[in-house]
Amino acid sequence: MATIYEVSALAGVSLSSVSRVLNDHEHVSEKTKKKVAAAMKELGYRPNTIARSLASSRSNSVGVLVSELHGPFFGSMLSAIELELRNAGKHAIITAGHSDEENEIKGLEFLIDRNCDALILLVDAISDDYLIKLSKGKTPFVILNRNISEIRDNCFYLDNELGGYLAAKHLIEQGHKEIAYISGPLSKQDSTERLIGHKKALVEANICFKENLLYEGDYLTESGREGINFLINNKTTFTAIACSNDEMASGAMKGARDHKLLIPEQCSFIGFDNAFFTEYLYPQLTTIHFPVADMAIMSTHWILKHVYKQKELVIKNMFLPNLIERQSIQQY
Amino acid sequence: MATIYEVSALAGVSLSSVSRVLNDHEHVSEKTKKKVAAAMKELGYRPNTIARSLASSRSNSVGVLVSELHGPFFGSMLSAIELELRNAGKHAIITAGHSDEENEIKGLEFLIDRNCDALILLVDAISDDYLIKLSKGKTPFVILNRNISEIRDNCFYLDNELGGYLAAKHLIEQGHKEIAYISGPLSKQDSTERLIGHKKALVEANICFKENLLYEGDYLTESGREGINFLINNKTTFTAIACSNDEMASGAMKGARDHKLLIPEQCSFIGFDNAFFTEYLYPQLTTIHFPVADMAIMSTHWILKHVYKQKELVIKNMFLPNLIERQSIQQY
DNA sequence: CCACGAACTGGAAGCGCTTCCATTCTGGAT
DNA sequence: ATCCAGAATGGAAGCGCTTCCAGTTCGTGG
Repeated sequence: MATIYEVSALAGVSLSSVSRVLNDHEHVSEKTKKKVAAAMKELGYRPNTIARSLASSRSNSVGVLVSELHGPFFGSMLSAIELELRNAGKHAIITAGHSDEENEIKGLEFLIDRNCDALILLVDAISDDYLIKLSKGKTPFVILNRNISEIRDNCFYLDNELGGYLAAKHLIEQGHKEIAYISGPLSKQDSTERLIGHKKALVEANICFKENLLYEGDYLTESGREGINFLINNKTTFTAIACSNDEMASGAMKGARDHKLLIPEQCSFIGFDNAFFTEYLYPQLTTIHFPVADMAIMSTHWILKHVYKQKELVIKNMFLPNLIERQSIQQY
Repeated sequence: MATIYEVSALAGVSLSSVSRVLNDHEHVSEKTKKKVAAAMKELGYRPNTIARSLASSRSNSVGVLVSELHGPFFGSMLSAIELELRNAGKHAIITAGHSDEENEIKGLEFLIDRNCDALILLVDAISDDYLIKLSKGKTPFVILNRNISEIRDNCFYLDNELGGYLAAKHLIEQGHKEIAYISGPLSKQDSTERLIGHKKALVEANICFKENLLYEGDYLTESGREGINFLINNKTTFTAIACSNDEMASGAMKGARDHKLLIPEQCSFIGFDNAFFTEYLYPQLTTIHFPVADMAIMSTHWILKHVYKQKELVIKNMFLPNLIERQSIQQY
């Protein structure tokens, strides 16, 4: 691989000049620009990212740390971020934290140690305090799916409570009164907020929330199935199940069918997230749309604005869910 | 951030010694090891990855280039790779090529320029020749989902032809004779191989393959729908549709329903890949299982073995598909 | 025609580490 | 006590680039 040194020799200029044209500095004459460009081309020169990064402590890349690399939610998020950065001439370095504190911290350090100019974090095991402390550090970052008031401006999140509320309200409007709820892990902020919204809608309609209609899952399909089994085995009665994400809803629907329940006649379902596959379930799943991609793009814009100094980017931190009506709900 | 220099000063040893304990070299006394470790701890020292990488041209990380970051296929692949590397104490640097030659090459150079010790490539726009030339270069790599005979040992792939064959054969065994086929882009090796297998099964059963029962899609759900619309609008008759991936199958199923067709009574479906959501479709989709994760893990093993010199890893390059019977096929 | 500030260029230090080489230190054999 | 191979250590160069500073060139106004 050719180095800047060989380029400078071939072009007959100094190292500094080559570096200057490489970095598009001002105060370089057209003549040397041309000479250098020609030399670079002739040698097939490609700058050594690592060396640049070491010398300048910049890297033109932003680190992305997500819980998992699979699943529709993370998938669309990663895609959106990568594309937005790519369009801005920046790179994404992606890694996973697996919702485990040690791994998340390792991931974080990996990215920081790689001189990322900024970070996009979707972490749930790392504590608020740790993140607040991190915000005093050198590497700027944004947080997705989480709202920490001390660093509010760096947080991008959905109004989860509203989402939970909308889902329950819709079921109630369709005449449902006995509504079960399959939740994500209640240790996670989004899960609890969605449940709060759910309860709020019940209260407004004078429906009492029954603890035995609540099942705490883990956001994975299988736990949706476990949830409905739990509900049925406990001999509870319900006409509808609200799920705090689409995976669990699809698992629960499958479980319902195993129990010979007709959907939606005997049991209605509403999901959350509006993952791509909800449209392909049968019946198509009514759900709450989470504008994941929008949120991901917005967080990227924050970085483009604050770190890479792009102008004219308007930032908003909270996103609003909305109801997507399909065919998984029976009307009474 | 503390540097190796400060550590050496505090420990009262030389830079070289610190470096040696950092890299676990032989010929370091227990005493200095202890002193250095203590100093590192006291200073909260974290080695600067970039500097190490520049000085040693190694990075303990492998670059992963995939077509897209979303979708069940890539999702499970990335997850499997990342986990396997993590367990080996290595890192993954992930980026996307978007099935576009220019982007793929940029992605490739990005990873190489970051001093990745090796690469895992899932690319479809880059030519065989380019890859063969690349294999003469300094950075070792493996290729997924593609079989290039000149660099056969670096390729990991499914026996796609067998997969296509198994799918068609199963349909035929269930009594189907008029079988439509919704294919992926025929510019891609996997698509064409699957189609070849499909045709082979037809030939074996003395069924003539009809060109007007073939639709070339793009592996995305929407094109499955377009496929069935095309077939129906052309007034072709068929009792089953074989699809070359699950997304298109689910799209086609939805399209079938829009046309008021009963599944599987009036139209049977078989997919390919066995993506997680096929189990949650209704009726559950019969499909061909592609052991993506196994393949991803195996490719990672190749790297662990050849680049990081781990012993006792057995490598195989070709993976076999198998039939997953569910409920989307009518028996005659 | 000279002076002077701005534009341009080159030299050299240094980013934090690895690694080669030379030097010093061991301890076991004599 | 002496010798010597091998272990342990330190010094210094260098990975490829950026960036500061100083020096040179240029164009313009007086």
